[in-house]
Amino acid sequence: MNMNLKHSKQRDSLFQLLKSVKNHPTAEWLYHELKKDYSNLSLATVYRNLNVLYQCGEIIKVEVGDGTDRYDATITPHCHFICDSCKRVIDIDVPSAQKLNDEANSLNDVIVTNKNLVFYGLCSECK
Amino acid sequence: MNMNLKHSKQRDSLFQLLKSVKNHPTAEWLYHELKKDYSNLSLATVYRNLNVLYQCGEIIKVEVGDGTDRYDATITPHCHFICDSCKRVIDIDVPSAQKLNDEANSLNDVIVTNKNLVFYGLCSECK
DNA sequence: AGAATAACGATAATGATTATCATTATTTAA
DNA sequence: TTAAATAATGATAATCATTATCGTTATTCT
Repeated sequence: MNMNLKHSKQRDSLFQLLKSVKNHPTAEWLYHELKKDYSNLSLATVYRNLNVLYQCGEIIKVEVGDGTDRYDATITPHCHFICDSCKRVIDIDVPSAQKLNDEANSLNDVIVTNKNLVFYGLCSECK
Repeated sequence: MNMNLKHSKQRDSLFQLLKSVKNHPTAEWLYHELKKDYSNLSLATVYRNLNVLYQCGEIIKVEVGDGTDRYDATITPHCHFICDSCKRVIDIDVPSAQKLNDEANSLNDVIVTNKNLVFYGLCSECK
């Protein structure tokens, strides 16, 4: 893939914003936030730049199961928890999840390079 | 939810078909297979019945990350592996994944009832 | 058998995301 | 420093998987 990028305020601000929040937002949410500073921002620009950042490995996508993608600037391996009630997405701590790739590799005839681990249930406020 | 179901050949055949295959198919794939027996089958019927079976807990949905949902009649807890190259979805064996819910529960202020664990990499044929 | 209603097929609608395209901003190099 | 090259933008149309609608058909219940 050709990574011949130019700078853009929109992309920088998008990345900054995503790094500053902890709530795994949708493209739409990011769009409305950024719209405050860039009144003529286009939703297409948000999607475009999210994909650019994703392909650069700067951010990850989180599938929630409701049809929308969530985005996350925390790229160190971690798991997510989705509340069945309020649909909030939070990071949770599950240390032994680190070892799963090795185990999956040694017990199956595949090469595992990555994983996605999502838990479901009730968050502290909904339980 | 009101589970006042009536029998239908289409739904029975769909469920039979899904139980008979190991390749986590899309709605579209199931539709084309069933079309061989029900020449005037509608795609809407496939989606409708997949949702009915899903809500009855007879099947599960698997998110692959390519925008399409996959369906699986194996409802006992198990993990999936998605090949980055050929996109095939296969079941893999990762025993210690069983313990993750308990660990997630004890280390975080949430109630975990479910999880979804997907690995990515190269399958035996693509590696 | 007849009423009640779930399921059907056909197809329009939805909604998130992507593609297109003319214009603008950033970078490069003379 | 300016002009050419081209990446990024905003606006909007297109895509594509899935869901909703609606008139008709099949199943179930009495």
